[in-house]
Amino acid sequence: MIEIELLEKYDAVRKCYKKSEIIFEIDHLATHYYQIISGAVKMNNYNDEGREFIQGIFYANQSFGEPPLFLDRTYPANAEAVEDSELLCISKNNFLKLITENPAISINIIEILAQRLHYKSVMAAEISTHDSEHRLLQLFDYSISYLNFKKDNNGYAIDLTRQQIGNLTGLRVETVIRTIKTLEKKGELKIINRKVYR
Amino acid sequence: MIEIELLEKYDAVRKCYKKSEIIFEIDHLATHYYQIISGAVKMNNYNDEGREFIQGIFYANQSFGEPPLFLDRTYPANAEAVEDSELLCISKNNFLKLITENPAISINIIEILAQRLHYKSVMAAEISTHDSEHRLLQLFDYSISYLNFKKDNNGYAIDLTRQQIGNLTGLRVETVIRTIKTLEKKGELKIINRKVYR
DNA sequence: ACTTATTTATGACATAGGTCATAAGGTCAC
DNA sequence: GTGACCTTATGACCTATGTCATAAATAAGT
Repeated sequence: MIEIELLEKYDAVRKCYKKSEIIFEIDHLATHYYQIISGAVKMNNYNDEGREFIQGIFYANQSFGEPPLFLDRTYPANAEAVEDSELLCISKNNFLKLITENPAISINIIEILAQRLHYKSVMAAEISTHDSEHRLLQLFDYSISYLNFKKDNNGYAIDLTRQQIGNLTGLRVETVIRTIKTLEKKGELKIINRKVYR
Repeated sequence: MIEIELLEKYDAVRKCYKKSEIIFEIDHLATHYYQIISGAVKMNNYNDEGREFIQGIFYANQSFGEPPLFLDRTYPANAEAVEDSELLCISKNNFLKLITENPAISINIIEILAQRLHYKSVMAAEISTHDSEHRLLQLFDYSISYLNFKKDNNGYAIDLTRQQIGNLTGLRVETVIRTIKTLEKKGELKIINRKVYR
């Protein structure tokens, strides 16, 4: 996260997106740096049959879609608001200017990319070599450790729909529903009022 | 890649690793920055049954395992030499010093991480939503575009064993062998003397 | 309030890819 | 040079997960 005041010094603009609205599309060139003020954004891919894969979900104070700003490549995925969201947008040129003029910020960016890479490494190994139960638990525990998932008296609330869980782990909804039930029977998590707690 | 002279100014040390030798292990803290002078290194994970997943293979002039240097986290995977290799190693402290004293280098690091993130995004979507034929072609085409795979008169040589291909895509060797044969029949690639060309 | 869409749920059945067994050609170590 | 191991290969069979159909509970939109 970059300080809002600093971004605004480089002409950042606030922009609102309705739920389901597309922020940018796969294979397009990157034109802006985006940081979330409020709401949530997912980055995703669709295969030829329309099956979705969610690369990640981002929340307030997080940025997303930076890598192509530094490469001569297009976006590897789409970005879409999962709730009504307010974003700070800053043009590629201004963003690169900001970084070169504020070297400390680049360490910041490195940390953000390093974190994201860490998540991708963990999930890649998970998706390729583990069964559905292991995959779900890993996703839940990772989300609890590194995202802003809240703890209440039932445990940590996994604030994701079954469909989203499936699309984050490469499983179908039905499999997620069945696996969650099995995990509940095994005592690995709780289902209260259809919500998952860990 | 960071200039060797610059690394040596910060007390980088040359170190040789035999094929199959471990460079660092999963869950350990990061102590050094590593850059390959010659040879090749893979980063991998094993599941409980010993199945391997290869996060990536790195060649001369590439670095690997940087993210945990910037985070308070351990390595998400192991690093192992796939051939006899010579590496340049520089301690975490010296490396961080190098970066802060040479702001231009941090842009360099950002680009490296951005590239790696791009690969992971593409492969993650591939592994979770596409069938084996699609996965293999994607891996081959990505490797050709972004790695140093050489073209000869048969086409681009895919310099990976069937086992490595499987461990990079989350498929078993037998499946890889069968899929490659199918792809050959479909004219998507050539098998000459057991080697794959695209 | 009423319609429409989303989310959770469950059962029956299908299949891509995994598993296991076996083998032959290559490569490496000593 | 020979034994051990790795790589490619193929067949028979199995199973975790996907697919399809159906439905009720909940949420969202007008």
